[in-house]
This record gives sequence, structure tokens and C-alpha cells, in this order.
Amino acid sequence: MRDKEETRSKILEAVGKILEEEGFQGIGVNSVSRKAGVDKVLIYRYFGDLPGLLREFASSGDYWPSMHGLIENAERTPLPPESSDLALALLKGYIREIRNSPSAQELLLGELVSRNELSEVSAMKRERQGADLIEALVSAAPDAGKVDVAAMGALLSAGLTFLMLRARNSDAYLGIDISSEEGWERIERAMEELVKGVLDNGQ
Amino acid sequence: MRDKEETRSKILEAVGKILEEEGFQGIGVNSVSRKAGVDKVLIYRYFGDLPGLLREFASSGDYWPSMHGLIENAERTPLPPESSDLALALLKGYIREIRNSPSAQELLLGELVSRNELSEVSAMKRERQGADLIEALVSAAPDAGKVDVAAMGALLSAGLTFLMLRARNSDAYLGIDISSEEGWERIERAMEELVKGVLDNGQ
DNA sequence: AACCTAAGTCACCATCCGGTGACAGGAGGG
DNA sequence: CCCTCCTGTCACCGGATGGTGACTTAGGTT
Repeated sequence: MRDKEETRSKILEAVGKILEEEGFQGIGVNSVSRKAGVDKVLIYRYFGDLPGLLREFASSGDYWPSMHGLIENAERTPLPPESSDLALALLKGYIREIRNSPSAQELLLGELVSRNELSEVSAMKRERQGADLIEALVSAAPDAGKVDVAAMGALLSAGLTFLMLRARNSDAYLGIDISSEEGWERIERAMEELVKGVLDNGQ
Repeated sequence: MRDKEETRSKILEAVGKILEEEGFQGIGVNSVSRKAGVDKVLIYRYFGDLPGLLREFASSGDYWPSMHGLIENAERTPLPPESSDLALALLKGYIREIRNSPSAQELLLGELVSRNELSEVSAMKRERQGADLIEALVSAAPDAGKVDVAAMGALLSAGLTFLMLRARNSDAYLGIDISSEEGWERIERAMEELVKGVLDNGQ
């Protein structure tokens, strides 16, 4: 008590907790203050208003799985691989990261639903990391100069994202059982075929 | 006034209007009755409660673009094409349909965000139509026995759906300008390469 | 010890939500 | 003609929201 910094951090932590437990829709002045065990007036005192709180949470939080770790892991795979291997390693790593991070899923969903302070900042962060990812992918696929790697990456990662978000509320999508590991193995295999078909066509 | 059926239809129409104008989040007893110019108590009298209203709207509405028209159009394309042509025609038709139907976008988004009466029914409808679509695709791709057409269709259509939903609030995704026609042409071309690479690899 | 500022508490505001009960009035049947 | 049923109106409820003003209390300074 009587510790401004601790109170501030309790509030910021409460935002993260609510994001994981109830989703972005559950975030509000009342719910956050309740979760933090703190009077809501302190939110206004320390962060101005709710957008201010979200802005600060978004800019100083480690709620987003690090794509850089993803890239580094992928680059550390034994070389020389097929030119499609790096791409597939990246995409599979993406699946693993997001499926295991409920708060990342909430952020992605929040970006889809509405434009607010939180979604703005998280979208910017992700865009920047995504650009690095695409760059790594393009530079690592030497013979991929004639295909639009960025567009393909966008389309495939978007598909994976959609399916992961959808699996939260639904069991199936177009007949694929996205709630089971078998379903996801089908998705991954389909993705492999698609990527290999276009990147390793010379083989 | 004093016409139960007209009042009922006014209420149902108001649901559709709000869905298009404000999205699924804007739907509520108060907003619907306000939009319909009707007292909200009539909603409870005629539909029981809000879920009941949504159920009736979902089951008696033409808010969802007809996939059957999509399939028929695709099948009417000049044959014999590459085995990938039907698939691409279907996917491109899907893009056109959903991009031009704000209410369909809202439904898809609603299915992602929460499970309610409306999303349940619309999801069921779409799953059934999607199954037909996949079936048409599989039976029209003779040499596609060894690849998982359903999983690929799911992944690609999921990607398209995600990008279309995202374009509502955001301009870019992974560097692709999904708010412009140029960006969507890149997406379509990337999709073509992916599909042709895996379906026409024998050529 | 007196005091002042910052931290924390409490009560309250207007507004919206989904939902309900009581009542008015017109139309049709006896 | 009168009575009844049905459509529609209106006021209200409990609860939740975002937001504000006035208060108490603790910690450090002088």
C-alpha cells in the first residue's frame, strides 16, 4: 500500500490477466480495478483514462510472443535445406506460438473487432515483426525471386490465424476438426504441400 | 399499426439493418426496438427473448450469400480446364461474395468472437454450404486424390476470410496493402501460384 | 510536533443494458 | 351493446458501465 509504482504495476498486470481470462471484451475500468484490488479512481489518476492505460500496457508489455526468437530458431535449423524448409519452419513455429498464447489470440481478435488504443499498438508491433519475418524468408529463399513471398506468407499466416481464432469457439471449419491435433496435422500437411509445390517446383 | 405480422417483420428487418450498419455488437433489445420504431416489449412478446429473435432472424433470413450460386457459376466455366481452374474460380468467387457483403462479414466476425444463437445458426448454414463446396471441388479435381483438398481449401479460404475481416479496421497486413485493389490482386496471384503449384504439378 | 502533499477510500452521478408489470385502446364476437 | 382479447404504450426494476468530487490517512519535510 501507499506505493504508487506497485499500484501502477498491479493495474498493468490486471490488464494482462483479464486479457487472458476474459478476453479483450472484459477489459474496462471497473473490471481492471476490481482485478487489481485497487480503486478505479487510481486508474484515472495514473493513466488519465482507459485508452491511456491500454496504451501504456501495450507499449510496455511482453504479451506478444517474440517473433525474433521464432526467426532465430528457424535459422538455426540444419542447412542447407530445401528452400521451402525455412518458410515451413517459420509457419509451424507461428502455429505453436499463437496456439500456446491465449493473450496473443485475444490481441489478434481485438484487432479484428475494433480499433482502439490496444489494437493500434499491438498491430504496429506485429506488423514490424512480421516485416522482419518476411524479410528473413525472402532473403533465405534464393530462387523465390519470381514469386510473391510476402503475399503468400500473408495469406497462409492469415489462414492459420483465422483457424486458431476460430478453434476457440468452434469445433470444425469446412469439415476440418480444428479442435483436435489430427485436424491440425492435416492443416500443417496441406500447408506443406502448398509451400513445397510453389517453392521447390524446380526439384 | 395494430398489425402483428408487420411489426414482426419490422423487427426482423431492424436486426438486419443493425447488423450491416453497426455490426453484431450493436444488436440488442433496445437498439433493435429503437431501429424498428417499436416498443421493445413486443420483442419479448413475439420472440420470447433476444436469443429467440436472433434464432428466428438467422433461420429465416437471406443474409448469407448463396454458395450454391457460387458453385454453379464455377461449374459453368468452360471445360476442360486445368484441374486447378475450378478451385481458383471458387476461391475468387468467394472473395467477391464476401467482400461485397458487409452482413456476411459481420456474421463471420460474430462467429469468431462469441458463441450465441445467431452465430450458431449461421455457422451451421455455412458449414453445410462449405461441405458442398469442398465436395464439388474434390470431385472436379481428378488427379487430386493424393492431396488433402479439404484442408487446403479450409486453409486458403480461412486466410481470405481473415484478410477480408482485417481490411475493415486495418490497412495493411504483413506489409500487404489489403485496403487497395492492388493488394488484393497480389493476394489472388499468390493464391493462384499456391494452388497451381500443388494441383498442376504433373504439368 | 506541526504540516503538507500524495495515496487511497467512498459515495455519487448519468447512462445504458436486458427484462417485467400495469395499463390504454381498438377490433371483433357474443 | 357489452365484453373480451390482442396490440401497443409507458413507467419502472436491478445491475452494470465510465467517470467525478470530496474525503481520510499515511509519509516525509521543516
